[in-house]
Amino acid sequence: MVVSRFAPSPTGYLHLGNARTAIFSYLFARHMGGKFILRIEDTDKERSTKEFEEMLLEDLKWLGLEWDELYRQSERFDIYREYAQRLLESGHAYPCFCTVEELEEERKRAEEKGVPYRYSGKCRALSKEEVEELIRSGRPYTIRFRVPDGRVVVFEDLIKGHIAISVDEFGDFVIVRSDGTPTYNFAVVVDDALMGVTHVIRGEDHIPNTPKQILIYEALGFKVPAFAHLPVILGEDRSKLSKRHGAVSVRNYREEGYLPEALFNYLCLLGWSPPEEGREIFSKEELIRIFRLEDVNSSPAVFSKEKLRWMNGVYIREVLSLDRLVDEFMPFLEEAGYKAERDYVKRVLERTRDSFETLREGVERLKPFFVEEVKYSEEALSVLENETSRAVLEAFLQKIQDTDLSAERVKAIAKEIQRELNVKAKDVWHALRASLTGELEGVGVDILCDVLPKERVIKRILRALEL
RNA sequence: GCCCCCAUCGUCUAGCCCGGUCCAGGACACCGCCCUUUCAAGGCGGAGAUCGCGGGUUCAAAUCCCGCUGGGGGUGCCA
Repeated sequence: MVVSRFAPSPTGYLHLGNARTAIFSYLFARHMGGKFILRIEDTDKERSTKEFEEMLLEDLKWLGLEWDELYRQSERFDIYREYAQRLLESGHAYPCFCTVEELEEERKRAEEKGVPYRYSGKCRALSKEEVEELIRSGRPYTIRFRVPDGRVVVFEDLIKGHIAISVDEFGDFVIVRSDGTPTYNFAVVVDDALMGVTHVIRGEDHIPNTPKQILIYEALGFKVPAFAHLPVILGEDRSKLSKRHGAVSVRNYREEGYLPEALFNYLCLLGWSPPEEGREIFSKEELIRIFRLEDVNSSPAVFSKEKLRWMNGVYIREVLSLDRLVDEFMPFLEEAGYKAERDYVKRVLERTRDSFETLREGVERLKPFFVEEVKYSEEALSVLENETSRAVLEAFLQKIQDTDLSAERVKAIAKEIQRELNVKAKDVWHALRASLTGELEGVGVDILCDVLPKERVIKRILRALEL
């Protein structure tokens, strides 16, 4: 059975790049009818926090990713210790007593000479007696993996193809820190092997780590899994997408009023394109059905907020059911300080969902449906000041006395007024709009009249007339 | 510096494996027109890529080969 995983470290909010990695890994597992594992990589006690972990799980769930198993590396230290011991015993690893300062010195010297830095292997040659003596004396030590000389590690990446990296690129590397915790490269291998991961799908920044990991797999006698390295996501300036590019976490987008389905869908289109040309909107179920790792691009992609916005708009106006849309919209309304019955909101959105692209933007645009009293803009005030407008509003009040305010009826009335007062259509609508919304642009006035309770329409016009 | 990855409209991409149907197709953004009470949305149309550059191979190259350049990533007792 296919097993894939997503292995984030809880050191911040879920980043868009990681989110896409998670999505691809998830899609692959589901497509293959396999298992999807979530593993929290919290071996770095300095930077990992429980709060970030909770946020991570929340964001992942919000995106619609569900996992079959969940692990935390911080709860598996005994396991890593055991496997480190095995490597020590088999001679694949050895204790290293070099201090951080000494290593720093080595590194600096290498840099000065302009040669690539590699650990000198100073502690490699320590005799058994020397090691025992040093340990007894209480000297802190790390455990290093003994890298075989001259080996070229080769693997077939499912996305990048054939990759060969010489171990000359790196020296013996640390697998257990002096505080006894495992490093990333070591914990990852032990976990992936023990959890039965068959496909390691992750960002391409991990390519240089892969040979180190393959070496560990082999030393431990584990089966080496298949690797798939996804290209990174870039910002507008073509550097790796990061905080300085603005909103880069899933949470940012959630708070700005983007829908999980839209973000999911959009992220899929970065670096992957569906076999069916010409279509871009896909449900999660469809994506699971058609997603194939082989179709993933090997070149990095620039994230486009513009296109995400557009796609979010598509989801708002035509993909989501009205009820789902209302569910998503309500919290944004409340947060903006408006109170409204769900049923009323539903009637509003039914008529207006095609006019905004994010929920936040929707709240802003639909304010006239929810505010008690409108605020007039400069332009609106000047429209309301002129005689024609007053005449229009008075006529309108007169005509709506004994009628309902359906959009059709309002349009008919507007025409009547236009004819009777001999003014332009624009004058009629401008006056109505200014009095009812306080602005000169925005939602359709006919729809507003239709949905807004009649007494509130009258109240607003009366108030405008009193100016 | 060294190692690795990448290279089609501004952006995401199709096509590349199996050369001709591609004077390169779609989407976002942009421009124009239509619809219209405004702003959006929608409809229609337009502009936009000598397929990074230079050499080959071939009757024929975006597609195959070589070199170069550019961009990105890595180079930790971070992940």
